[in-house]
Amino acid sequence: MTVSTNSKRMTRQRRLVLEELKKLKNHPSADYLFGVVRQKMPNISLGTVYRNLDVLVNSGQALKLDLAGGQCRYDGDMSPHHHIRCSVCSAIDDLSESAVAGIDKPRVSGSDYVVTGWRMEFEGVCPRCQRAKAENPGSQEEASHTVHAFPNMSVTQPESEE
Amino acid sequence: MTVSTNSKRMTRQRRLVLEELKKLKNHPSADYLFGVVRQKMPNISLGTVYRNLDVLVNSGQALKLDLAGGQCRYDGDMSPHHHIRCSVCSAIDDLSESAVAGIDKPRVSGSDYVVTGWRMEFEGVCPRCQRAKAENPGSQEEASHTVHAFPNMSVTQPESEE
DNA sequence: CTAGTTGCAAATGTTTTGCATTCAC
DNA sequence: GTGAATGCAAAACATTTGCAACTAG
Repeated sequence: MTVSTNSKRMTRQRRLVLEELKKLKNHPSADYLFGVVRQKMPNISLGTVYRNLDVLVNSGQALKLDLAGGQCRYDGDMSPHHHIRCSVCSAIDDLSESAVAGIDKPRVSGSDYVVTGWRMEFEGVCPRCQRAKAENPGSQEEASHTVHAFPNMSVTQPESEE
Repeated sequence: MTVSTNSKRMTRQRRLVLEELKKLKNHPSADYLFGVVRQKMPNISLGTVYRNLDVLVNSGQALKLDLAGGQCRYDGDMSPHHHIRCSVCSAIDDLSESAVAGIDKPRVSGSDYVVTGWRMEFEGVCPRCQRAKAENPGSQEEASHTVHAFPNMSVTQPESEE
């Protein structure tokens, strides 16, 4: 389970994984990133990518986004921001903190847990999939049922803000 | 993929899965629930439990909690509340809405996504694991690095009970 | 009857791990 | 030189699915 000492060697593989992750802005999965780094280092293995991502995350240089949808995604951008996931194509995009109203630093009281953190994620339909749906209304929706729905937010509101 | 017609039969298996889930208060995984229902119906299969949980979720009778930690958990309690997950033992407990300050209905503006929902989860250490750690400080922490940490929230507010 | 459902097992997809070899320090 | 890191492939998991047999309505 994860490395914990701090005697880390900077191998070529590790440097490459780190560099490419920082470059990518699409919150890649380990597998996607594997595909990218493989172009520059064809012999690197998927296990190595996973191991190095783990090192990155545990040393505070990247974020592991354990969002809905099975696969974990990674983010090289450590500045505070939220994420929104397209329920159709699983794209993940950033949501600046100022774009979200109604969320302060949550504070928990009256629990016998020692609260150490929280995680939040938004779900929606990205512009590409909105367009695709408009042109091809037959394709079935995903409506994951694992989120709090916005009750009266009709799924037909291109961008006007409420 | 999931079922989509509405001609559902109430089989013995389905009824049992539903009943037992409603009874359990510990947000069981499919596998755990499988173990429970198997005591009353030894021949039921895990696939059937998954399929019926899916039916339950899609018909609005249960919640699928796709939280951190790989395994999905299910909740038969549909009343609005938050969840907190123990980072040590993965227990999931309820957090009443009134226990959480700082969270309104979040509202998103300035995104080109059509926002349909959000998901939120707290992380902490449950009372049992707090006690275990106090007695055995050697055991390693999990500190999942996949959440927003509470910066200056000291790990000290036992409130003990249970 | 008959279409939805089940049990079983095999398949899937993601992530982890064991191990001999290699390499960074 | 030595322990950390790699490549590879197998293992470990959670979940899904194909299919023949079964059953609720």
